[in-house]
Amino acid sequence: MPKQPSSELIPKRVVDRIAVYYRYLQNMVDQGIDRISSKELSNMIGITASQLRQDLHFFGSFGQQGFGYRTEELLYRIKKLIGLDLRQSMVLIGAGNLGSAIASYESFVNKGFDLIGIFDSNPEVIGTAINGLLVQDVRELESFLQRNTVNIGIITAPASPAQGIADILSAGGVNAIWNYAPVKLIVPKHVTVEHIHLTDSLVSLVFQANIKKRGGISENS
Amino acid sequence: MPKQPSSELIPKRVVDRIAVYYRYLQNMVDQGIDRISSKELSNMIGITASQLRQDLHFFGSFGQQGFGYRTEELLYRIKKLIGLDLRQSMVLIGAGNLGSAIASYESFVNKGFDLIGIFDSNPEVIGTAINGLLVQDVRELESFLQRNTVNIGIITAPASPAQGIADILSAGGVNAIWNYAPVKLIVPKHVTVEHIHLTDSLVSLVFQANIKKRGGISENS
DNA sequence: TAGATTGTTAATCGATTAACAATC
DNA sequence: TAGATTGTTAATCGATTAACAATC
Repeated sequence: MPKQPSSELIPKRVVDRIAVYYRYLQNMVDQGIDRISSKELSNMIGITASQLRQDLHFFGSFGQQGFGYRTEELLYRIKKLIGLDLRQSMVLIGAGNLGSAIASYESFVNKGFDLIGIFDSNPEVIGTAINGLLVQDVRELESFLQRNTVNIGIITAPASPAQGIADILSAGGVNAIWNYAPVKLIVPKHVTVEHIHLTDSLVSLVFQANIKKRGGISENS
Repeated sequence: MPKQPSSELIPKRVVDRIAVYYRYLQNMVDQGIDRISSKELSNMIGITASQLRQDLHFFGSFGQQGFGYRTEELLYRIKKLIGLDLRQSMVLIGAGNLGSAIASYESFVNKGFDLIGIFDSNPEVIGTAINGLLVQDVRELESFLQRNTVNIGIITAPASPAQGIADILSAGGVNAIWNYAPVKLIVPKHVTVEHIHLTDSLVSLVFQANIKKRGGISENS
């Protein structure tokens, strides 16, 4: 009995794990593995088979009892579910070191992402090329968004201009923002923001390592 | 009654949130705010006051009934708890675009992190300077670790050499690895790894945006 | 003191795991 | 068919929230 169309709320955790399954499946298909069980795949990832099946169950049924999953089929269906059957066009704002690194990330292309515009406010940077794309004046962003359909906005600008950039992106029809600026962005309800706090992750790493070293917590209040 | 020294297990979530509290408190102290209640701080972060107090409760008591928290004191105590009262020395392996961007990240210094070595395998990159540090041959890493105390290893190399680098780091006494390579690293138990999967986060963003657009899940199995 | 807000326990909620019937 | 593994429900576990006594 196939699962009926639904509009339940999907936990963020589940969404994040689906992205992981997607990556593993892509690797498998690339390696020519054409079949996998929930047990094998979950072992590889480091979760339980129950959790993997439960996660997939949110979206329908993808396998075959007594057999497992056909990697290529599962990959294709997850890809479509995520929305990566359609290419995603992106703009990046903030062509500093991190912005340049992301703009130069070659494998975006084979993963379905197209960077179509880079913007900055620094006159010394505007007009230079990054990975073959000319850096435009950020004041052009608004009109660029009127002329082009953009799915994703990447903010690698500093904290202070980030909210203003998010406003322009939101108004310009971009409903997904990948934010590297250390500010909490306020955006319309229909816009999704994914924050990347690299420093938080480094701080957390230090804390984890110290907890381990101390053998738990040794509170010395 | 002060909490006794303990060695319970701290959930990763709690550890991650402590890093967030730390960032907010730093901002507050910088802004000259010297007092805050759990209600105010949690509102700002977007969590409940209960959760904030519960999280802190894992590590002791930090406030004053009827008053709240003194930001400077709380910041200092969390800093010490995390282990950032001591400076963290780091090496970075993989001086490509992303590695260079991270190596050039100025504010590591005021946050207590010192990058003391950069390594790469590419002869064209070895010998060049990034942010004032010479890029060394990755074959020097092992001996470098014998001569220097290193707290954190940052892997921004490609997937294939990542495990080998992790092995050298682990053997060289580094017990915290910040890994940007899209591989699951196998390390000794005393070593902590924090994986950064930037592409997963981008894929998750696309999925979230599409779920929102579709108004939930519309399964078309 | 009275008011406020913490520290901390208890209740609730949600997520993970276990189990097993369905079925390939 | 028999064996295997999914899909799916039920049980467990853990994390979040609520509540309130302690106390500044």
